[in-house]
Amino acid sequence: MNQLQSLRGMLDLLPEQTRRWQAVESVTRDHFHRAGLQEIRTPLLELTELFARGIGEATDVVGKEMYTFVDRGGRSCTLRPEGTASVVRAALQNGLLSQGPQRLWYSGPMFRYERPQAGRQRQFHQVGVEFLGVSSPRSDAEVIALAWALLADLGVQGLVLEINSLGTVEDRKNYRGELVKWLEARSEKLDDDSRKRLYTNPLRILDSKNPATKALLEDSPTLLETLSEESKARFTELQGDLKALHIPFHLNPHLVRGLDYYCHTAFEITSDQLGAQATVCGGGRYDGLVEQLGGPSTPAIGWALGMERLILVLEAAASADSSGQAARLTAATRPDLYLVNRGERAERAALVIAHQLRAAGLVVELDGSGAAFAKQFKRADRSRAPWALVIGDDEIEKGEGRLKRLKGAAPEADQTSIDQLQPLDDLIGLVRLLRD
RNA sequence: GCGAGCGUCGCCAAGUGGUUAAGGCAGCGGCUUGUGGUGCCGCCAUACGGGGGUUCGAAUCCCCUCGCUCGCCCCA
Repeated sequence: MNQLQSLRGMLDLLPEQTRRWQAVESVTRDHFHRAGLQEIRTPLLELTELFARGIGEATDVVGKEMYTFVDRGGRSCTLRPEGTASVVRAALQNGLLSQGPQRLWYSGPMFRYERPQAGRQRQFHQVGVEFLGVSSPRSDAEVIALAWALLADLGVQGLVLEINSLGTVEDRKNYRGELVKWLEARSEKLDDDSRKRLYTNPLRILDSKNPATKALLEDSPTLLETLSEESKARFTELQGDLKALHIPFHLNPHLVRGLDYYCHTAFEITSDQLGAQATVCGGGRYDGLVEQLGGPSTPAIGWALGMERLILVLEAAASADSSGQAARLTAATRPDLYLVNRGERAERAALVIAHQLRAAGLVVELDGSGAAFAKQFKRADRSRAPWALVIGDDEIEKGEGRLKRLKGAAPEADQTSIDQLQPLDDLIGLVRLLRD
């Protein structure tokens, strides 16, 4: 077949899907609004250097997953693989930081050249929160609470919050040395991947999925033990805040973040509904990033949430509980009225009536097929509208449409007998009737 | 980048070497129903992701390629 296709890992969102996305987006927007966050929109395309410096040259994201090309002006450009670096760049470029702390959110597509699998696409979508210029552990708790409450608002079930502290750069350097020493002594027990990472990115070995390595790491020195007193105190403070907020969390000393800019608080919200890519939301503190991008030393914390994964858990929640919040959010909308019409004069009249009823605020689906009534009724039932207004030439003759109950109104009952005439020049009466 | 599984009509799906590739849904055309939503008839893949090969003969076997799915890696 020579049919043109979308690029690998780049998905179309069909109307049925888009509906769910819109529901999530509107809850999200409302939620952030109530928390006093402001939306920021940045370009999809940035100078490659922004991500190289922001995320870290050595990370896999920068090293092998970016969509990078040279533009006509000879600049190296990259489709953003995440949102934080862009937000920080925009804040710096526009002088936002000199206007006090910034509480920002964003959403939109991100691009990573990876092998697609469950919950992972090459073009994927994130919604994220970034607090710039706030250093108190209180803000860590607030940011986490924001994510937690949003997910709760969406009716998503069975989520687990895991937290860890990565400490300061200093703390991590100390720990890294200790961990490498400990692992070197046991390198014959490590899997191949982990052995390779021993010198490139030893901290990542901590969240290896290899069962043998996992078992080995049970007894390894942990980052938490190595933390400075100050870092420890900070982390304890955060835990107290979370308890005060009644947000349940698990301490996971093996939780590390993939991007270089994180320090102190790191957290992930995972779902057991997702297969291998279980993280719905991940984030942490990144006090060094603003400075690294050429700005003043500025503390910051944020998270990003994967839309595709969120939709997946939302759908799982909706099918598990058909009357819950998630199901309500993902439910198909139904028209108030389906207009069945056939015959030249009837079709014109139906067009006009549909137009008028819509102006009056009703959701009206107009059958434009001109097909046999039997076919139109089938479609009318499928639309799940509770009512059909039937207009044929007879009805035009009498000036009365026939209003019929559809299966969408009450599927179990036999609706074929309910049938009433409705004057076509009394649309107000019709609207009032349908509004009940 | 590595590994495994899979690719038959818009969707679901039968068919594992042998004449014209089931069926359902959707779509289109028509008949019918004396409570217009029922019922029925017809049309809808010279074609089995693409290309090569084996064979008298392939959707069915082999090779390559593309795509999808899941896992590793990585990450949201």
